[in-house]
Amino acid sequence: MKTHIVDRLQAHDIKPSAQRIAILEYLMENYTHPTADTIFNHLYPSMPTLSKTTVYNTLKLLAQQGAINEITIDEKNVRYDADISPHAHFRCKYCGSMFDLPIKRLPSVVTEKIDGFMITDTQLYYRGYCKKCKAIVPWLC
Amino acid sequence: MKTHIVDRLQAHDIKPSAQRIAILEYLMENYTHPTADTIFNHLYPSMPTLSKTTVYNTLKLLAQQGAINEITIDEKNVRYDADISPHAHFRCKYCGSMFDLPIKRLPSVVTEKIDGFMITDTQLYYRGYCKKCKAIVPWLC
DNA sequence: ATTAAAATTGTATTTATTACAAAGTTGTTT
DNA sequence: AAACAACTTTGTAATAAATACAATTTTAAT
Repeated sequence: MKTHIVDRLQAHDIKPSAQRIAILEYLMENYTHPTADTIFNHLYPSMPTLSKTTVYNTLKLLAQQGAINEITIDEKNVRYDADISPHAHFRCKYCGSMFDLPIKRLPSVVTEKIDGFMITDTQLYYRGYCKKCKAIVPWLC
Repeated sequence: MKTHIVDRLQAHDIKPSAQRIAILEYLMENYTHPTADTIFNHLYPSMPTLSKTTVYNTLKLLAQQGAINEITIDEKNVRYDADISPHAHFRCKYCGSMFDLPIKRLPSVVTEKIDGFMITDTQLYYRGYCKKCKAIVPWLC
């Protein structure tokens, strides 16, 4: 039943290992944009030999190979997203909650400036205040 | 001659002080997306009482008030940009160089999802390999 | 079974950023 | 001009994310 996870790893030239499968599986089942620390804390109980370094290494590898996305909308720590289809992110500056936002199409670059460049990753971030926080703290507006 | 800097501070409800003026002035004269540390190191020689905490505090205040933008394309540290007009950023994953990219128009959100939200900041990031690095390290492609 | 290569682990370190209390500055009121 | 409150800056200490690295374990190949 974990074949789709193994498949995804192999499709991105990553050899499957118990740790890599567990980490990617967590990301594919929890689209919550977790941090490395959060992932470690969730996996540790069922995988007590897991090391935080492995989590960091694996996430970096997965992102490098394009199997997952690095989200840097939160200036405190990097977050990870197994949804690599084009979409934007919103983050509330008051409560910190994050949402995926559908986008009609990926914004196109004015190509002259980056002719000959290779774009591997496009990220669209919206920051502001969510409905709830806007209501709670009206002085923000 | 520094009236435009003072004006910009006041336009964003920030009381001008020697430190605030120096920091915003540096950002308005150096569109290099510097880090807090870089700004501190450049200003320190001519302002030896300056403290790094002040640089951090001031940059946070300036960003909060919308006088400058926080750029989080570099997962290592936050960078700052006094150009608050709509534009995108590119960062080379090999050499770390950053470029501004003009955009035709700010990408529009699918509004249903964020109805009642307040968007204060939109950031569009492109990551990849610049022309130079693509040539030097062809195995990247 | 032996060995080489690759992956994981744990600890120690680095480094960006924040917390906080003390000191300094500014502007205002008498 | 002295007193005072409000605001700003400073320096040090603390926090916390991420990395370096050497040792150990696992995997794959001969």
